[in-house]
Order: sequence, then structure tokens, then C-alpha cells
Amino acid sequence: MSALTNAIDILRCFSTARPDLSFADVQVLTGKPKSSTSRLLRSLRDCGLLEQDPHSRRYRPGLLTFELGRLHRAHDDLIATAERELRDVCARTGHTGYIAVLDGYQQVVLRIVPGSNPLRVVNPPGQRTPAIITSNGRAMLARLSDQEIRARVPLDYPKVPANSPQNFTELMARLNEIRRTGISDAADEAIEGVGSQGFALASGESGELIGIAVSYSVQATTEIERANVRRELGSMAAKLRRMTGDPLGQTIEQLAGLAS
Amino acid sequence: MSALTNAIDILRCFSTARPDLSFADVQVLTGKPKSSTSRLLRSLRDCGLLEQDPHSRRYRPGLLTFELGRLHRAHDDLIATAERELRDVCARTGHTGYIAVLDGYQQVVLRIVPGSNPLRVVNPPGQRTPAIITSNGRAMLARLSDQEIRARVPLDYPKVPANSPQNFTELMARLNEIRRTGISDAADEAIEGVGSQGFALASGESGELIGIAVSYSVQATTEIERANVRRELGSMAAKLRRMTGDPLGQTIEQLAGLAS
DNA sequence: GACTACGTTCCAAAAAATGGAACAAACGGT
DNA sequence: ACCGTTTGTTCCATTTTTTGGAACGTAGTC
Repeated sequence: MSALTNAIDILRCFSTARPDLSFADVQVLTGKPKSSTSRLLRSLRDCGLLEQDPHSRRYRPGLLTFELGRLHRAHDDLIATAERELRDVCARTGHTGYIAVLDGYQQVVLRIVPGSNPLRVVNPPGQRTPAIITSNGRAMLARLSDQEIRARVPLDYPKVPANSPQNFTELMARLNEIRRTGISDAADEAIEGVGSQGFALASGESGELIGIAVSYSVQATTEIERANVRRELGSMAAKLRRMTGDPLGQTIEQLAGLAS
Repeated sequence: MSALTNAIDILRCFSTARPDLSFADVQVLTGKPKSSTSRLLRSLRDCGLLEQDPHSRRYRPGLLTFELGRLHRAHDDLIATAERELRDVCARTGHTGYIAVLDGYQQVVLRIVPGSNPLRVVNPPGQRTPAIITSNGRAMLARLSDQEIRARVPLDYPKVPANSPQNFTELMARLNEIRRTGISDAADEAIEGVGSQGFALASGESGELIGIAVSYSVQATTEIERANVRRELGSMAAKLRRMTGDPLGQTIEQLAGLAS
């Protein structure tokens, strides 16, 4: 196990739920001996990846992570294009929009477009969620080959909310449905009372894959309103697919050849 | 030299000016042998700190940097971040700090950080002052476009203290000086016997603009002491600008046009 | 088909990480 | 003030990576 891996393991202990950690927290979460934890934390602090509160002595992500994070926007074209369209849809429908990418079998929120409705923002950028329990997560999975999906979903199928696919067979049934219609939906899954609809968008050039979704309160929307969201998403998807050269027929692996 | 240091050295090669790099770029910038560069880049890519464009094979900061960056407290909010830094500077220099925002051609005090020196707080939060007669007021104005400045300053140029710019031409001369140096100063203007130095800080994300200043008694400080304040402000400005992603080159209108 | 820019893999030497144990410092209860 | 506990740091012999020169691939080009 390389020094880098250990460093990353520590960095991965931080999350929106746990934005700062004590020495002991890190030791428990990584399961490493005290001496190793001590040395690693000092290295990370010295190089700017972590900072330490002088008073509480707790660690949190450092200035360097912030600076590097800002650079990730660089590969923006696809995302910026999608975000512009999503803003229009959110303005018209009043709902909240999300753009996310797939990482393993989780999705990570990249952008959020707050809606005008009282439904509060609950998934800040950087938030991770299992892709199998969200609409755009499943939409992205649906764009992978069956083989690739099988490789990403843990062998020990995770425990999921009642409305989500309960096993691999149910998951594949829903993904096939998405492949057929092009649009994915979810209700009462990741968050109680929240529904969403989404689709996946691939870039013909780079092979990047992103998920775009609109979420709303299930109670506060009518069937008619949700049908309207579906229409909006459908035409946004069509427009974006033309703009980005999305080769709908192909799986992402065929496109990229090298996906990580 | 640890593995971590090498990794950081590579990550530091990326910047807004160079958001993606080829293998050769990295090799030149780090001055490392090809073999080391090759192995390091692969490690960084495998652990998510870098991504590689499948087509161009160029590297760019990866999803992990994005996630970690979101956890840095600079995202809390601009004013809280600035206030934390300002407290440090006030503690070291003993002078009083102010944070203000621009409203029309006036500035409004938002926060005060009392110093330890006998000079008493004179501008309580909420206090309005014409921006053209304070150091951070002028610093904020200097970040606007010339056109925007003209629109904010009343056509009938107000009556101001003797040390303040007496007309629009003098004002622009001082603003251009601030644009050049990044730091603004004032003495015997809004308040007799009180001097201050300040700068403006913009958020790259939200386009917000705030002014940060330190004020002191002109009689009770030496030239050396004031030079020290200037140094303190300079390094605080540099640090905050990195933390907030302040795009110094752009005017605020350019920013806001993109953001909102 | 040779030439070249661009990368990757190999391997023995060199450097760094590891983790158990001793050590140190801060805290809490009595 | 005393003792036990929690929390971290430092030491050091052993193990594991890392290192970088050189050999080895792989396109693209003339």
C-alpha cells in the first residue's frame, strides 16, 4: 500500500457529514496504528492538504484541496452546456436541478440549480449517493454495458429503500426500461417524499457521461405537473444530445475505450 | 522526498492558466525522470486525484479534488472567511478591523473587529459612509468598471474632506493607483486623525464584493508601523484571494453576468 | 522502412514507510 | 496533589516503496 493510497484513505474520511475529524476519529476510520496515523496527518497538514484548528486540534481539508477543486471545472464544456439548459427548465418548472457524474457505483453531485419552490436544497455539490437509488444515477448506469454494470454494483447487493430496485434483477429491469424510454424516474428513494426524473448525457467527443435530473416534492406536485417535467426533460435531452453529439446507441465503454 | 510530496508537486503544476497537462508538460515542469513521472501520473489517476482525457491523453484534476475542495470551509461564506483572517491581523497589529459592502456609492459596515489599542470603535455595524472617502470603499469601487463607477458617483460631485479626491478625475486617479497596487489607503478623511488601509475581495463563485480595512490613529502610529500594516494586509489579501477564488482581472459585472 | 517523439516496464540501489514500544502531555476524578 | 486514562508523539530495526537509468514498445512521419 503506497503512501499516496494511505493519504487518500485519510482524505476520504472527510465528507459533508464529517467535515472535520480528530486524530482519534481518523485512527478509528482508517484502522491504522497510532504512529502511522500521526505521521500521515502531519505530512498531510504540512503539505496543505489538511489544516488543523489550532484550538480544537481537529483536522479539516486544507487550502490546497480548495484550490485544486476549483480547477476541476476545467473540463466544463459538457457540464456548462447542460447547466445552461437545466437553468431554463428549472426556471420554467420551479423545481431544483442536479448534474452529477458516476464514480464506481456512486454518483457525485457536481452542480445544483436551486428552484423557486419551497423544497430546500438537500444535496450540495460533492454529495455522494449510490447511483442505484437515484433517477439520474440509474440513467447513467443504463448507458453502460451489462457487463460493466455488474462489475460496478457490489456483489453483496446493498440495502436500499423500499421503492428502489431490491436486487440485481430488479435493477436491470429498471435500467432496461430507461434504455427504452430515455428517461428515468424515482420517488421516495434517497429522500423520503422527494421524487425526481432524469436522464444521462454522453459527449460524443470525450466519452464523458453525466446525469441530469430535476427533483421535486412528491406531495406538492400533481401527476400533470410531473408529466410536464417529463416533457421538459425530454426536449432538453433531445436538444443536448444534438449539441453534444451523444451517440445514444453505444455504451460508454465503446466510446471511451479506457473508462476508469 | 516523500511520495506525497511528489504527488503534490505534480498537482501544483495545474492552475487556471494550465488546467490540463500532457505527460511531457508534467515531466518538464517537475524535472523528474520519465519513469518516475509515468508511475506517479498513473497512481494519481488511479486514485482519482487526476483524470485522463481518453482521447487527448492529457491529465486534469480529478473528481476527488472536486469533492475535497467542496469540504473546505471557504465555502461557508465570504464574510465569515474574511473575518477569521482579519481577526488574526487585528490581534497582531492591535488595530481595529472593518468589513464593509458597497451599496450604491456608499459603503455599509458589516463587521468590526476591535483592536487592543486605545483608539475606540467609531463606525458601528450598519454605519454608512460615502465610499469615495474611505480606504476600503475606494478599494471596492476600483474593482468596478469605469462605466459602473461613473454611474454610481452622483453627477453633482459631493463635498468631501480636504484629503479625499475632490472631483471625478482625482477619484479615478486614486482608483487606478489602487488597481495597480491592490491596496488602498486613507488618512484624515471620514474622521479627523484616523487613517486606514484596505483592499477589496471578490468571491469567484458568487460574485460578491466586500471591503476589508484596518484603521488606526495617524498621530499614534509611526510610518514603520503603517508599513507593517500594509504588509499584513498584503499577505491577508493574497491568502483570501486564493481561498475565495477571487478573479482579480475581471470586473464584478463580468463576474455577476456569468454567475447569476 | 528507418527515424523520432512519446511513454512504459525492468531491476538493483537507495530511501521511505511501518508498527510495536517507550515516552510525554493533558485531563478528570478523588 | 496524586493516580489512572486518554491522547498523541518519537524511536528504531525491519519491511516495503520508490527511484532513475536503460532497455523496450508504439504510433506517427517522411
